Amino acid sequence: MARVTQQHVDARRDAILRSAARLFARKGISGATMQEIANEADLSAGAIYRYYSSKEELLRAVFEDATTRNEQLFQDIAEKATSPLDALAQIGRWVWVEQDDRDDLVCQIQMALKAAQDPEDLGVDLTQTREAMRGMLEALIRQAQNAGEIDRGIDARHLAVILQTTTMGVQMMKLDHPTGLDVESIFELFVQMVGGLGPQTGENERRG
Amino acid sequence: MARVTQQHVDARRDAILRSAARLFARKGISGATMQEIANEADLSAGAIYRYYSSKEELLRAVFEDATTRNEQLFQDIAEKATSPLDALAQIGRWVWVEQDDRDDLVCQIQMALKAAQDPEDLGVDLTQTREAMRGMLEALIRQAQNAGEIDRGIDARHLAVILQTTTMGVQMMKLDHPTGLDVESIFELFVQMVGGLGPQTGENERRG
Amino acid sequence: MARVTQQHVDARRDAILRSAARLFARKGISGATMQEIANEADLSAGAIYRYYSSKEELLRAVFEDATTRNEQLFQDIAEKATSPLDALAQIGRWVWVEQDDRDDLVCQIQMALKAAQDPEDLGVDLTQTREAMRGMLEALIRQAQNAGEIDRGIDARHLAVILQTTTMGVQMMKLDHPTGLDVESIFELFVQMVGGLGPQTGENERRG
Amino acid sequence: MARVTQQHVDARRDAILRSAARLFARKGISGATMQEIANEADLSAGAIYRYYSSKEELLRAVFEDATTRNEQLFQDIAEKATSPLDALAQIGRWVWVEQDDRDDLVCQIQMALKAAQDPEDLGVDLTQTREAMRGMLEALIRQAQNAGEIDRGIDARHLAVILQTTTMGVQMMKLDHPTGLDVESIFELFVQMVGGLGPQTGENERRG
DNA sequence: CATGAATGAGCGTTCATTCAT
DNA sequence: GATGAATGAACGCTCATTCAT
Repeated sequence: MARVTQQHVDARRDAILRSAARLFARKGISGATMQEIANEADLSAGAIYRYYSSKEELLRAVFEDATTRNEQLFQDIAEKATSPLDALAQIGRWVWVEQDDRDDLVCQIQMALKAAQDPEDLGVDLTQTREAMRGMLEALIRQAQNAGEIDRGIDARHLAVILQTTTMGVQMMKLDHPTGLDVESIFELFVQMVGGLGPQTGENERRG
Repeated sequence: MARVTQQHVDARRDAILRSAARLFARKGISGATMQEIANEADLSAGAIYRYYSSKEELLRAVFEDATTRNEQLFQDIAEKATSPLDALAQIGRWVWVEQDDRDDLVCQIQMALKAAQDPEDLGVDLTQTREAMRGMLEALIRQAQNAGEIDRGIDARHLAVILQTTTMGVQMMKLDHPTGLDVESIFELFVQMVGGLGPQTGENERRG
Repeated sequence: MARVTQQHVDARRDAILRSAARLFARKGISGATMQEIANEADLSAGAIYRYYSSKEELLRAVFEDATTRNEQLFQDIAEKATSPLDALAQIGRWVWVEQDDRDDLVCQIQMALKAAQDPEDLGVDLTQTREAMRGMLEALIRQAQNAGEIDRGIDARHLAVILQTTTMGVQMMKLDHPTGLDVESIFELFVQMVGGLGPQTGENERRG
Repeated sequence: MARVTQQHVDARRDAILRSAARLFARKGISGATMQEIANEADLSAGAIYRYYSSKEELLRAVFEDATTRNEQLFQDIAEKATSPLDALAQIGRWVWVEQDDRDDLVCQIQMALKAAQDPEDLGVDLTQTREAMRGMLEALIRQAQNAGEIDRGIDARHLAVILQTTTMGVQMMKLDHPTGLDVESIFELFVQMVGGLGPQTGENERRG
């Protein structure tokens, strides 16, 4: 019975978390009321407090969840990719082209903003979170360099920052252009830009 | 305190505007109270309403001011540049390297977020504002193409979107790395990426 | 305090309504604060909003309640009366002599004033409400005429207006004379005035 | 120079008074702001305080002015009338038919309400004011009785109360029927009602 | 004297949080 | 364990009143 209960508890927690994420995204963090969050999770307002001790903690949980899911997603992509460069390309494609969950988009940006505003109030460390993702990108880049897919002369860390920066920029861009731009073509151009850093066709490249 | 000069009135308006921008950036839009804004501008809370009829209008003013100053800045840079490509480079440099007014940064992101949430409530049209900046970048790119500084095969509009996306991404990145990264070097790498799109007049270009 | 019976909820609503009516009457509509209304109803100010969404709506409810109770009262009197003229006499007696709920009195006048100032803001249609009462009086007068109790030469509608006008006048008069005048005798004189309009079947009527 | 100044002061006081009366009528006593009153009197908000020490005092002045003008009006009518009954008839005609200054109407009712609510806060005594008017009506009635125009058997005081009550009722009625009713005919009917109390045509009347 | 910018108290209203049921 | 009525602290905003100019 204990297990069933735990399942229920987990399901509840998850329902609340999702409801909160959705409402934070749509109405803003302080614009979303506990009442609304509860309603959308089919609970009473007071019941939330059995699962999260405060709105702040709920916010933290949403943040952590968003971060975790994002990292997980990228790792999954990386694992299934046929090569480091393919992994990077697929991540890029997902960010530029496939990702279209607007609530998720907005939520990520809000979390980043909030984390930047209350660096310590919120228990989460934005710097560390980002560093983790940057590290992952950097590792992929290095592997691609070792595999001869990217010019070894490039500073892997710097390129990782650029890719991460672009990732965040795309999120912001999509804020008001869910469908207005030819993202596919733009992404291809971006690939071309990164590709321009690839190993130069010709033996002379290898010298660099 | 009657018969105050227009200059004093303008100074007050400006002080309130700046105080508001600062607090919106630091505490968030709904986190910043009129009382705090007033305190920081050395006024009573009620006095603000002589200059701005509501918090909403104050917010609009802050946003408009940020937008205007940003556009002005880019135009100034473009005018002083020695060539279209130089203009793009200087804008890039400002975005990546020089811009370090954190409040301004946060404010811009918040503006985008708010505008995305209440598309019409806020008087500011995010889409239009961004389109304006995109148009400016696109024009510069075309000029650079005509001047033979960028490959004519590149779609100017697509590249403009990428540059703008990067701009926004850099803003987000700087949210938690005011000084933590070697932005200078990263920027140079980015320039190199864009430069890779330069005029392809033969293989020797690549090497140069 | 959940799982409260509907009766409790209704009782609360009613307590708030009464408290509001009392305070609107005593301090005026804008003079009465939600805090005071809440105090008198043994609630916190914020709790009122669970029952009435705004002060305005509370006001509307008070007005509607007053109107309804008034109409009901007159209909009850009319139904129990032994004749149309008796009904009119009893209504008159109630208005002139029996009615002494000062808060109710003030409330009615305030309602009229408010409705006159914000013709459409308030949901109550004063004109219509009054027309209803006028119509009822007019009907009674016609019945009395048909029964030979009032001269058929009299315009029923005009007399109805006079009676209604008197009703409102009595309300105003009582504003500062709860007990100062010999209302009973005055009322009898008024009855005599109306009686003077009785059926003129010959000079002997006058003497009777 | 002193006289000119005094004239100015009086003119200002009067302008403020009228502006206040108008705005109290249109927006209610607490709905009218000192700023608006000042604007309508072509003054600055602060300047009012040179003439009236507070909003409350201004209100008192408006009340007194309304009362005085009303009494004056009735006295003027009485003086010009050809007989006591004519005076009563003319007053009645003015009240029922001629008076159509809505702001004045509303203002009178508001003052009565306010005076009834804050019997002592407001320096004015509603009871006394009304007693004065009642006394005037009573005197006219007695004179009419002495002149044989009204039956001597009628209690003059009681009739005075009825007439005054009607006066107030007409004010209230006109609140939402500025032009909707055939007031002329209604008034004639009312005259007929009062006339029914007149000396009975026939020698037998005199006996009563 | 008049001005009108400034104050400060207080209003209606909202909402995270608590707790009797 | 869940409910939802209640609280209380704040918020945005208004306005009578003051007073430096």
